[in-house]
Amino acid sequence: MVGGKRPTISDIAKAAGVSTGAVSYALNNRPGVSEPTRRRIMDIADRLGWVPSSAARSLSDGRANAIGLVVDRPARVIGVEPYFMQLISGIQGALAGGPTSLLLQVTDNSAAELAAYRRWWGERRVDGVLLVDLVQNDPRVELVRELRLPAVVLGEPVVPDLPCVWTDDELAVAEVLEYLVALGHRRIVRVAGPTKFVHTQTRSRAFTTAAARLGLPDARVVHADYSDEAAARVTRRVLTSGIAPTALVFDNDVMAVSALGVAHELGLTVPDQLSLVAWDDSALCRLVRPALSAVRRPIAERGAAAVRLLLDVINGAPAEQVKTSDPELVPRSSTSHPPTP
Amino acid sequence: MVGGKRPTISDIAKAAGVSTGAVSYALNNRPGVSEPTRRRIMDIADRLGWVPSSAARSLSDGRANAIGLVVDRPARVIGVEPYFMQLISGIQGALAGGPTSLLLQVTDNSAAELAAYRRWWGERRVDGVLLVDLVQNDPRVELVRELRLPAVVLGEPVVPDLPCVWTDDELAVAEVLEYLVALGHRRIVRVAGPTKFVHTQTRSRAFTTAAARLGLPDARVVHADYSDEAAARVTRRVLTSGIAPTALVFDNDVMAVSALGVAHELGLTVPDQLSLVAWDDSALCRLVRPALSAVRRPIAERGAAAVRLLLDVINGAPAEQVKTSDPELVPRSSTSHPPTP
DNA sequence: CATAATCCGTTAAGCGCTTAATTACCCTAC
DNA sequence: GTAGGGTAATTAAGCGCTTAACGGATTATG
Repeated sequence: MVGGKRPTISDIAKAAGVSTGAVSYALNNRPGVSEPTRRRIMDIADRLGWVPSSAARSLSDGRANAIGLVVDRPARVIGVEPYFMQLISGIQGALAGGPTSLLLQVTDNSAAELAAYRRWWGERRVDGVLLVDLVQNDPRVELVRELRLPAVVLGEPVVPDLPCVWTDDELAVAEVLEYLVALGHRRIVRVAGPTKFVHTQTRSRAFTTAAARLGLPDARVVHADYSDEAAARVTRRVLTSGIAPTALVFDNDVMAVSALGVAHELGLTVPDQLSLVAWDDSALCRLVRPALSAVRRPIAERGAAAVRLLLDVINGAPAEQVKTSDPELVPRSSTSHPPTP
Repeated sequence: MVGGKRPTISDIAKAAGVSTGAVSYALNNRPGVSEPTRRRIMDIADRLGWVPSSAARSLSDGRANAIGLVVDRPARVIGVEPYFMQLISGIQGALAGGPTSLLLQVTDNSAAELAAYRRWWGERRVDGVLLVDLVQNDPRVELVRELRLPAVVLGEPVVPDLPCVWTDDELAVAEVLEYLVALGHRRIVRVAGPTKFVHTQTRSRAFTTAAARLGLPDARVVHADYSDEAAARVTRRVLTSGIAPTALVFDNDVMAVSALGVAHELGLTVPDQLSLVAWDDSALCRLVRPALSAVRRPIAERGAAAVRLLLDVINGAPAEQVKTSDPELVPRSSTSHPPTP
């Protein structure tokens, strides 16, 4: 176990006085060696501190024992948003103990993302990939299909034959709206992420539908890009032009926090004069004053479920579409009755 | 390029009517093939969409073309703190374009971290690793030395022969204290991270030294664990027992934000009655009201520099100790004169 | 003109592991 | 006594690539 020299199966074979084939069978728990021999080999193996060379194994069985994740968001956004770190935590949880590792890439343009998948595939570096932030007609879908690269989408089932892990956001959207309406709000605006994302569209559709059902003609959707700057700009505009809404629902936590600042700047007290709801609960929401009411989604659970599904798919399982537990609204101090005019 | 079948050098060799050896030489830009042949081979190679199999290459040249990073912080902390995502951004920046990938592992205990390094080494999965959050007598130092695993420390040079990338925190600590003293503060408390971390000790030492130099007998250090909960608890205690300080300096952004909440809860206005300084500037600091004065450190730059250094070390370069650009104090609205009693 | 040096290319071994095919041996059955 | 059937091992091929060693052809050297 001392520096530099890593034992190989032939070292073990030599020490045990058997062939390397026997060692391989023994170490992989397959028939072909007697129980005593197997024990002896395994003892020697871990006395020597043997660990299989992933390269050799990959080369021979075609498995990389790694999965890939590419996150394509500009650096300035990715830093603040706790979402990805939570996701990664969940992923790691499901990976822990197993032989599979996570390859991570952060890019800031979608071409680089495609290139990354293509390269990983070509290099046989990954057995499969996770796809986040699907957009309309996402080129990645075609790519993984063309490459026959096992992939799991983190998001709602848009492509019939692609496995995915999704959360029922529509439900949560409706719940939030009903909650706000119950508090007395009638003018509600949703500050969404970029239109291109499938999940943005899903939520916006659900928002519009629920608003119609609840009879809210003034409900509408405006767009920002998840960053605090854009959110501030949009919020400022929404609150100062025309008939201001009494409640805002955001597509992430950062934008909601940013809006809190804007409200303060405009002299509006939250929640007395303006109610705010964040999407994706995080410590961020708890930290600010007033603490933000938020929709908590099982992010880590999603990551873990996606990994499990991906590993299954890699092993030939059919393309399931897994639903996580439902999001829940966590009311805090940023929501209340609208001001009585 | 269509599904499933990846071309190998022998496909190229066949198409070009040469041996695989020639193809290898051509593709690797080494002497041994004529210029026309090289061109022909390369043309065929990228017409076929050839990408080298990392497993095969690793097996034959012993290079994994990957570096590893293990982050050992509890999930609840890692989510909020933008630090790691920024670090990862920097790392990816330096890796982009090259053949090297990043293997990431998130654990919540140091034994698992050691095991991860050991496994990666055994599997020959990484050519080197990045070490963050060094502690006193860190077992990882001994481990990488024992394994002869190339490693770069992200932090100040504690071990003479270990390459590292560090930022002059002592300078920043002094600058912050001088700034606060210039504003008129005399009673200043530093809310630090866990004592075990080397960087905590460095900053605390610098704090004590600078405080002595500036003649501040009441300056002291208390500890929390980077989480908002612990920070809230500690801050509450500091502000309510004995002679309360007029300024607090925190070891990360999350704790400072948390303290903002506590101040609010205690009816203390920031910055009029209490000044706060965060360590590690982030969008978080800009987002809250009042916006937090913070020490901005070049985190992404650190990550990038560490990667470059690590790649050099892997290629046999000597163990340099690289210093990044200096941190800078970004004054915002959370610092002001102390209240006049 | 023989000999050496140079260039371009092939051959083959080897990296560490898996696995189908094969051999060797012991038991039981007829 | 031999055929049949396990079981426990070995052998060897192969995964895709690199690279030292080698060989033939062309060109320079004395």
